[in-house]
Amino acid sequence: MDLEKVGPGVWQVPPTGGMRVPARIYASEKLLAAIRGDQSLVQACNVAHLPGIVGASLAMPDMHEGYGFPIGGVAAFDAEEGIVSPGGVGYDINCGVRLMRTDLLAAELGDSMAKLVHQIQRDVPAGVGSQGAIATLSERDLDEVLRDGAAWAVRHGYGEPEDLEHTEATGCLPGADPRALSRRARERGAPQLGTLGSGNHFAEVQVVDEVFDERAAAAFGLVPGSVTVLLHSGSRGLGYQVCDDALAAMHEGARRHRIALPDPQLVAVPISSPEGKRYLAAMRAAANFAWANRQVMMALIERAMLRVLGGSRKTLGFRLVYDVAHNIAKLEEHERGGKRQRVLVHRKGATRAFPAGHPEVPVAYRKVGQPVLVPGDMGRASFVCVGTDKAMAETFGSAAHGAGRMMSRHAARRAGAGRNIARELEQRGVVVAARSPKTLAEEMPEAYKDAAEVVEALHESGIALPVARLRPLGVVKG
DNA sequence: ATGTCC
Repeated sequence: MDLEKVGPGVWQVPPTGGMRVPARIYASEKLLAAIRGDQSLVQACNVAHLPGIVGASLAMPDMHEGYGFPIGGVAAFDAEEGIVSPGGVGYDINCGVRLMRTDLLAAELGDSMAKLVHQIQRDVPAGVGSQGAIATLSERDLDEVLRDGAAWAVRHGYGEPEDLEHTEATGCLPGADPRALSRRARERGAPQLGTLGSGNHFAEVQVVDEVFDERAAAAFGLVPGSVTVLLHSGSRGLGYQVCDDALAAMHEGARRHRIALPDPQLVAVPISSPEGKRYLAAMRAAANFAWANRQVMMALIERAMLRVLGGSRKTLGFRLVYDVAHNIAKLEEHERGGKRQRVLVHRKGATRAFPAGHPEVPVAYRKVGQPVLVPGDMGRASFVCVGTDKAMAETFGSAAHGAGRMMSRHAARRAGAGRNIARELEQRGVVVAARSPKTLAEEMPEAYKDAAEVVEALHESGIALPVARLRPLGVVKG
């Protein structure tokens, strides 16, 4: 692949063949070496073929192979002329992370970490098919969750109204239509609100290990030595079903609209087509379900912490720092060549990273910028970064979403055979509670790149800047 | 990611 360096930490494949724009990769040389051997670079070039793509087909330092579009991919399509593609969002619609801070010091936890992890495991159902965190939603409540997102959870006693201000899009995408969902998607979602799921999803108790940007860390409420909780989950079976339904429905639409697809997994239709409108209405509803899901789990985790550690809500100081979507398509306005342009930004395994001063950044963070949450693996650190003007100018206000896989799930399972991953992690000072040893092997640290390298690559290119490092103490997995 | 093959 013809890859030329176009800036610090930025690489480009010039358009060839049917590519309408270049593919641009944000990565260090070391991380570029890690993606050789998978199809993600070819996939980034494939995305550049799609009608209405604006600027470039972008990929973040944690990129790896995904369904059609690379994970770690960002692609913006003109709101009038462009397409929408379920593969550009991913199967887990609004998979995302939510970071909570506390007034608790890790040094004060003593030997209660194991108890805390097991209490969270009891209160937040985890694993494939997990359900029953709260009562199965009635048809009417499900409609309200799909329409109102995190606000539904707050209305029903899960968290506080100010949590919404600290959630991307205030935890609700407008234009969601519950009627755009299949019966099957609804049935899968109704019993699953407040559940973690499986795979790379987790609830992790951490300590603020080091602060790199004191001003931003102070604004985010992150104090060195204090306890944080990071939650990673999505829209569960409901979002999966929305994606599956849309992929099946779009193949015929793509043919009818004569959209040339270098890979059938890129199936896409015009944003304004009936199939496009229906997917967007359903995708937004699934995104709202995911925000309600994380909002409910946050409240369940706070209750678990109070139960194990005692004290009051006031002394615990458990508050939402921020919640970002990792898999989503959003209509946004961006400046290009001095002109404002409305685009549908697909972020698949990528986070929004808006700069200081942007009206969508919460008032409390407006002077420093949007928190960008970069989860690491179970054994190594996660990072909090902050969005920049450079991201706004170059990547439609986007940055990396995590460490990025290094091994396939299958390869990781093979590498973990006969090993006790939980014990290995305990020897590194991390208490792990996992439902399935298979998932634990798939998720072991060596299956991932080091998030520190991803953050260093973000720093080098300047699309997000490091604020704090969070070290894992206890993890609940599916 | 996913009632991991309706």
